[in-house]
Amino acid sequence: MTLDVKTLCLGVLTQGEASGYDIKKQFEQVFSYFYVASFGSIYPALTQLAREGLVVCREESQPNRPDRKVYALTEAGRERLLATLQATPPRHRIRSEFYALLHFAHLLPARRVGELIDERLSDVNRTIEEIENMLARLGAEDCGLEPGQRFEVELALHTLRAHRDFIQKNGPALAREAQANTSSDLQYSGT
Amino acid sequence: MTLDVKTLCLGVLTQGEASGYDIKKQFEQVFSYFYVASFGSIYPALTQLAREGLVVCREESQPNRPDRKVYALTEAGRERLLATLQATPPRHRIRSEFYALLHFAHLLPARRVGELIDERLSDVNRTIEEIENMLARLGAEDCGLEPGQRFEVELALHTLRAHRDFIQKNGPALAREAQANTSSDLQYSGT
DNA sequence: GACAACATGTAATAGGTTACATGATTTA
DNA sequence: TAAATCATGTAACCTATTACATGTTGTC
Repeated sequence: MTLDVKTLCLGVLTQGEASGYDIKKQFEQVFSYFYVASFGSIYPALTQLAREGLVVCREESQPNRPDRKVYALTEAGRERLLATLQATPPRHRIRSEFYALLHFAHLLPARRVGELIDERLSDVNRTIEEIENMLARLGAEDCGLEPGQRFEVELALHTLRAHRDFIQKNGPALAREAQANTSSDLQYSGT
Repeated sequence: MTLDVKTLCLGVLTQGEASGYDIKKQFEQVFSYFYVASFGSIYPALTQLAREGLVVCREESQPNRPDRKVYALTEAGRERLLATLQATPPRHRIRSEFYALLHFAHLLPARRVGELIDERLSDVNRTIEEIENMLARLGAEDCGLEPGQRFEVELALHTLRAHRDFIQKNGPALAREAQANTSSDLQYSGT
């Protein structure tokens, strides 16, 4: 079984009512480094959850703003969430173009390899910063994290930093090596 | 742009001819920790690549074995592969039920949290071992890795070990904390 | 006698993404 | 006046998974 957008929506709603728009923001701010979801999947998910009686919807009109549909978890929804969380195996998959490109780096011009390293490095740094900012924000607002959430975030930070440190230490050597290869054989006709 | 099965198949074929069955094994042995693909995607991919003239197919009958279709990269296929590798941004996404479950650990019974930690730990250890075995196998056969591949594998190992070490060090405390929570409130009626 | 490895393929289904459509208000 | 934020939704598409169908040989 895989955790789908519907289940994650139920999860977000345990923290209180929210609109589809709100939930999207939660996904971006809280789940983004291990789960992505777009409006195109969130809105249909909420519609379906409402049809199944797992959430209820209340329409709210606001001055100078579009109407919003605010969803709240029902008891059935809470039960379904718990049952799903119980039954879901803790998988952890990576889909990485970065690793794949490294695997075929010898087919690429040296400059490209250097760029890949740099781009990955700035991506990782951005992710790390985002998580640190989230922690700072939560600290300031004093809305404490649950122990599991603290563990989750610290594990992610620890892992990401190790990933970054390795690239920072060994990336430049790889780029140089690629440079040496490229200039000495014919696979790339640059210059 | 995303690296799809078709492109990865072209990549595998740069190392020489292979059947769909061979390619599946390569995926399992080499890509498994950052990319998964099943027969249901590999066979159609090869058919399509052949239609596009990016690979050629030769049917080979074997004694006491089913026939195999052996595919080889064409010049057009090699060019297409290089162009795709040039144009593909080095993304790196994680889809993790494990992180998601941690995020909602406070809704789960303590035992379950402990199991999640243990299961993740043995998964990571298995992955690490597989990579180490692959390295040992390659070392024995003396078919050296390209520099990019060595970097890729070492980065993966380094990252996975950091991930594992954090869980090993802090996981037990989380399980204990969950235990304390569960026994003092009503969210779980076990025992 | 059952299961794993060898070998290929299809069809139904799942689970998303992207782009589009709509439209007000605030900010630069 | 251009762009961002707020706000919802649909339709076309993509990509891959799962399960099924088929059959032999070798191993436990």
